[in-house]
Amino acid sequence: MKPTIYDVAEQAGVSIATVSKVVNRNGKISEQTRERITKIMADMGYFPNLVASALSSKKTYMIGLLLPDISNPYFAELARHIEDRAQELGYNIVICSTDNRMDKESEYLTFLQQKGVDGIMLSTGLANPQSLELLLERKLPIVLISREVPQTAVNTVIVDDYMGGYLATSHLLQLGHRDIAIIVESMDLASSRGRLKGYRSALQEYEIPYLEQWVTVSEFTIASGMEAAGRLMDGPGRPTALFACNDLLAIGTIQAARARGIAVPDQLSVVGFDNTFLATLIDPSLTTVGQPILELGRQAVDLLHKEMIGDGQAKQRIVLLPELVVRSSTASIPH
Amino acid sequence: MKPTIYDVAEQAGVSIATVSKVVNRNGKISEQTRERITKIMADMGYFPNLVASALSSKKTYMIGLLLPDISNPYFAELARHIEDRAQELGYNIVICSTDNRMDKESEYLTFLQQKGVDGIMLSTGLANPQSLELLLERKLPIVLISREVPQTAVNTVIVDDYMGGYLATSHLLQLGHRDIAIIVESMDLASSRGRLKGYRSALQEYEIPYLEQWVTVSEFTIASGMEAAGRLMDGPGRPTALFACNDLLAIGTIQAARARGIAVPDQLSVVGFDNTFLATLIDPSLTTVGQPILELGRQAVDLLHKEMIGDGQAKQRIVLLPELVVRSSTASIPH
DNA sequence: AATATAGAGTTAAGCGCTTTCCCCTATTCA
DNA sequence: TGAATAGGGGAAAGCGCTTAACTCTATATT
Repeated sequence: MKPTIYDVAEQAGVSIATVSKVVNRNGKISEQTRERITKIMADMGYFPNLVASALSSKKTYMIGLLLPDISNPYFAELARHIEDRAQELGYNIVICSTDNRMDKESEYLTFLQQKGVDGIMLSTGLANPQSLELLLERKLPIVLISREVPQTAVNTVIVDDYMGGYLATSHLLQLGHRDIAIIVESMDLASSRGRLKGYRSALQEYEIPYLEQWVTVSEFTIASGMEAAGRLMDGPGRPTALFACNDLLAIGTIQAARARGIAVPDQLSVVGFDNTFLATLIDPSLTTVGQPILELGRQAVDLLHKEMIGDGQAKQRIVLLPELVVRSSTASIPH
Repeated sequence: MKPTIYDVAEQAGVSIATVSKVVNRNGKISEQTRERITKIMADMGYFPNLVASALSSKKTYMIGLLLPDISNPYFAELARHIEDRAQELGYNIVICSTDNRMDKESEYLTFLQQKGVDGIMLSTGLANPQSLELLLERKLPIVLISREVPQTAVNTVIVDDYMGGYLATSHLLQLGHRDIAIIVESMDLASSRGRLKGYRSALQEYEIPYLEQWVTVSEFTIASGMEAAGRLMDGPGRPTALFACNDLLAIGTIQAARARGIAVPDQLSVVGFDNTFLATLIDPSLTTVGQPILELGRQAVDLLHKEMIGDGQAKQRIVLLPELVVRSSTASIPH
């Protein structure tokens, strides 16, 4: 049977309190006994039972990570960085793919709370403000990452979507494009609205009118990006450039263009968003707005950590700045 | 404060044992009290504390998932299917990216055991037989998925690598290729050895000699695939076809070819392995050996589940069969 | 009529830790 | 010399649940 703290205590001829203090390096223990007990623990192959420890200390050292879909490369990368940083701080990650569905989201949230996770990291688009409020009431540490929920006082780490949209569109404008379409993920997402706003701002700066007909809403997949881009291309007055609000959609766009014999970037410039590894994989390689995914993950974990250990200053919103990464999917408009 | 089982019991005027039985739907409780208590629980917003429950029942309803890297699309997809099935059965997944490093692997394994996970799913290449033995000794349910560890009596769900290698190579041979190179992931992996064996078998069947010079070992990334493929192409006597042991390597190969002005598939046919979504994304779309990833995930979870609930028959090894998916990266050799 | 049995609950002993007091001894200080 | 104090360790009360064993009725069995 696995040895418990009692076995160790007995073996060492001390109380379990003493052993506990050795394990947790707190309380006053002489150097000798500490070493003696440490050795005994090693000999017996003793490891503290973290479930029991969690029950009395209220700390499970687990973080719940809710995101739309772990098999989406953007979120997979993000998850990886979150996992790495969490591991450094001694936490494990429980993944929860919600598919942006409210029912899954609440189901997972209930579960996670029951399991006593120390904190929750939420990257799930349509985060239900109601369930969010509930969590906040329960004082459960939360950090929103990559997707924010406006009008809610909760720690948040995001990238400046407005600026991203602006950068992408300005780049196209500078290349001489005037007929620029945009595909957004979903108007329910604050991030989409921000990117769209950046798009409009850039247009305005160049005194180009904003046309509803060039704004398309799509799902999160390559296939639906293809379909949405197809609609734009087959419509009247084809755009010469297209800004897709994530790399998946941009890739769908390139594929749609290819299917129609429209050359990228010669006949159509395409800009993506996220700068996942897919961007360098597609041909032509994708010009895209780069998110500092690593930073995003690390900072979010650090913020959550602070809240979890009760180093809770005021809530904050950290906004990281995106960067345009120019590759081969954009070109100046032929005169 | 969050209500506990005591609060509910008091409110209902019964003992906590009764409440516990209502929660767990076991024991003998009259329909009336059951309903009454259920209502009280709902009114109070009571949810059982699963940490406490875990301490006494020894069940955490958590599964540890060890894999090389969650940001690798193959493993991300696999993880997603595992997560989905686990969720259906009431389990959560703790992800652990090991980078195929033994130190990370053991660190995570220790952690997971301390946290009392009910089972472990291992998809981590070089699984250290020693730590594996240790887990088996402790009677911790384990399932190996996608990567097997030979000579160890442990439940395993894999795909038939030998057959996959054979299918890929035969396809190329049928297209008339005779100079066929292969890039494997790492000779430490049983899967690599299996695929290589299939490659040899197919060659033998066509009475083509097996040449060491056409076997290259690479890492798991696109970049290293590019580099490995480059070595092959720049060497003397360029192959007319190449079998890459995963899609990432195949994509690296296509990029390496592109960089050298070698046309795929006209001057070089390329076959991948895994059939991740990347295969349809690259241009030309990739002919690849398709793994039934969904089935792999589901079966592995089901097998683990059986072991966890003690429905433990003999250990088994489930081998799923791969399927060749022909796309545009292969063509018959020009006469 | 006496006994067995099934039904509905209760009691209480854990599960393996953490943590707050508390105690004892040895040293230090005035 | 007596009191204060610091150091090292222990006792015991939880943490919130599960579960074996038990009690008490009410009904069925022979």
